[in-house]
Amino acid sequence: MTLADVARAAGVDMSTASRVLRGEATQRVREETRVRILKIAEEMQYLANPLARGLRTQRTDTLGIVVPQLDNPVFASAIRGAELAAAERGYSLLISHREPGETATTIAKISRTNRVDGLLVASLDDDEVLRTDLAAARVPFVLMNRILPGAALSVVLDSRAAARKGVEHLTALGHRRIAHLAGREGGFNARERLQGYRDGLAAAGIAFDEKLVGVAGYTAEGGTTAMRALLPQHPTAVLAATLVSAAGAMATLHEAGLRIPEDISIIGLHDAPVARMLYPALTSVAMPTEEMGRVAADLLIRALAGEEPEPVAPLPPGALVVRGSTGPAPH
Amino acid sequence: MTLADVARAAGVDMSTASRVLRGEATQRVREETRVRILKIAEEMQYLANPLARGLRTQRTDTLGIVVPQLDNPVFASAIRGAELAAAERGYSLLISHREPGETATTIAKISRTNRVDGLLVASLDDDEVLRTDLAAARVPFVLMNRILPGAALSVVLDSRAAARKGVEHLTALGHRRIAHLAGREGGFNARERLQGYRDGLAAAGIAFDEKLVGVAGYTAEGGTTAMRALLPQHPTAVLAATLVSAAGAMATLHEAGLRIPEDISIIGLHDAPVARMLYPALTSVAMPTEEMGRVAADLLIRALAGEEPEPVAPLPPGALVVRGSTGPAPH
DNA sequence: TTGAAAGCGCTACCAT
DNA sequence: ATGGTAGCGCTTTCAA
Repeated sequence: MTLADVARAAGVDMSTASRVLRGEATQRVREETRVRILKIAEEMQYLANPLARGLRTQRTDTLGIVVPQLDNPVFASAIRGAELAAAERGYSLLISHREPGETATTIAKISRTNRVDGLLVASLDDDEVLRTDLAAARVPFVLMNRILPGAALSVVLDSRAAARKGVEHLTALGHRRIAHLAGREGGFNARERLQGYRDGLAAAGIAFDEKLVGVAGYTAEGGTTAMRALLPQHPTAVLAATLVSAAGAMATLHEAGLRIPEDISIIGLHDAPVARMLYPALTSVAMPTEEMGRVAADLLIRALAGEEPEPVAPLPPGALVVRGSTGPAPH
Repeated sequence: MTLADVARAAGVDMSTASRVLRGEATQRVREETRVRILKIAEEMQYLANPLARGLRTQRTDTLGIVVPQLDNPVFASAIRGAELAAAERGYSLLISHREPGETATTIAKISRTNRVDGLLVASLDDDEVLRTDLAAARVPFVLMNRILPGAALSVVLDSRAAARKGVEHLTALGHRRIAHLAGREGGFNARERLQGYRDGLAAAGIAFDEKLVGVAGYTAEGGTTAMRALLPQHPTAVLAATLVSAAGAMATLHEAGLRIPEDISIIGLHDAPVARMLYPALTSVAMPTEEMGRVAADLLIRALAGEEPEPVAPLPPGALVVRGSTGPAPH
């Protein structure tokens, strides 16, 4: 099933068939011929060979997306969004899932072999590492969920606003001693969330107390440990930077015999099915992660089309999803 | 950077350069020439254009993997395994994440456009639907985590043995009234697990009581609802078909004021990070999902190389990971 | 409005 | 041991 077959069956030249089937803008083709070719191609179930087409056009109509982990709901849903946006514009998505550290190799390989027209990249690596990795890219790229100073297009979530929103929920419930389980020190998102936490406190006229901030990173274990260290400060509420660290912290609270939310409330950033699986179900601030993937893909495709960059503003947080883990402050 | 450039720089013909760079078996090339070409290619950072190569060879050295969901830890780790195995054999992996229902279209598109040499497919659809979908495939394929009667190569986990292993843990702890939260009715894995549950009971001389079996499907909500319906039977232990339904069931137990594991024990099949995030941490039977991906990719690659099928036996369950959710039977 | 033909970069067959 | 060359299936420029 090649273009030549279709052309022959339709009694026209390959070039004519090609023009029609590509839906070329300037359709210098008689309507009758056009219809006939289309009909025959349909009947023969013709599908163009993307290799041949790509070889000729030097494009693949494929976007690459490289993520550090697949089972992370944030990336899973970003991929989903990117896939949808890409499909709408006629692009496919090549997903590349790589361990941190292999990113450079992956980017180099995927971009230097004409497999993709552009790259969507999410990375947990440090700025410098990421910068080096990206230097290997031979195609345009868009960063997801992080900013790399002085470089590239990127699409980020407004973590600061999200953290503030979480704190506001707690202060509205009367909480004053609110702890914060922060993310990785030095990380872009961690910094943003910490700032949002402070914003939220300030808005309620509560002084910032660094003894109420612990570094939990992005693991359950980190949350458990950091929460344990925070317990002596007797917070009545906790804002965790992620769902996972919130879950880890809840284990500590349970162990300590504290009742949630009667004795202590806890809220996480990012909403996902797992929030409902915890006990009690976790109140959380939803984040538009799928939208992030969608916007990133869109941005990249526009860049590929030669349009100008035009940076995108941080995506505002989604809804506050109130579940069982937050309640009025004690007393 | 094309092969012609390398050949020119090395002062040889393209065909010679091609032979050397492909590491052709019959290296009818003088050692000196070989080394020179290799060195120059290295210096020039030559990488073959996979489109051109694929167009010529009618192969892409790419495997497609189609999964119904990305954020499911089972599929995420199967993908990981497949990716590793594929990479070892020089294949890339094209991940295609599709909603149920779109599977047929995806398979058709991906396989009929010479994008992939073969397909790894995981599906939650019914047998008939899946059969229809696969009929659209124009390339060899291997099924993951399910069997389609009368068709194809597949790699499955030994769910039956896993369920039995779980029950044995419970009976060893003295439990006699063990409930089972089953998967989707009519599903292959659900059937296997139910059978394993019965095997385990039989091994301990406990009579099967269908009133102790509830259908929870594969969602937390299903687990919650099914567990609620089972409570009047006063089980002292529960075997859940999945991690997710176990989590859902735990919410019901907490609500009912039952203490885990003092009043009731619960165990899930499949181990994943989320098991540690629950409270108490969930005892579970690990399943070799990454291995499944690895074996499936291997099988497919061997099939592509023209080797004979040779079906693979179900992969035995991994370790029993004892955490806080199981304990001795009451009294 | 349609056709002819070159050529994308590579492999593999056939010569030498 | 090495070179020449056809051709994979398509797009695109140029000619008719």
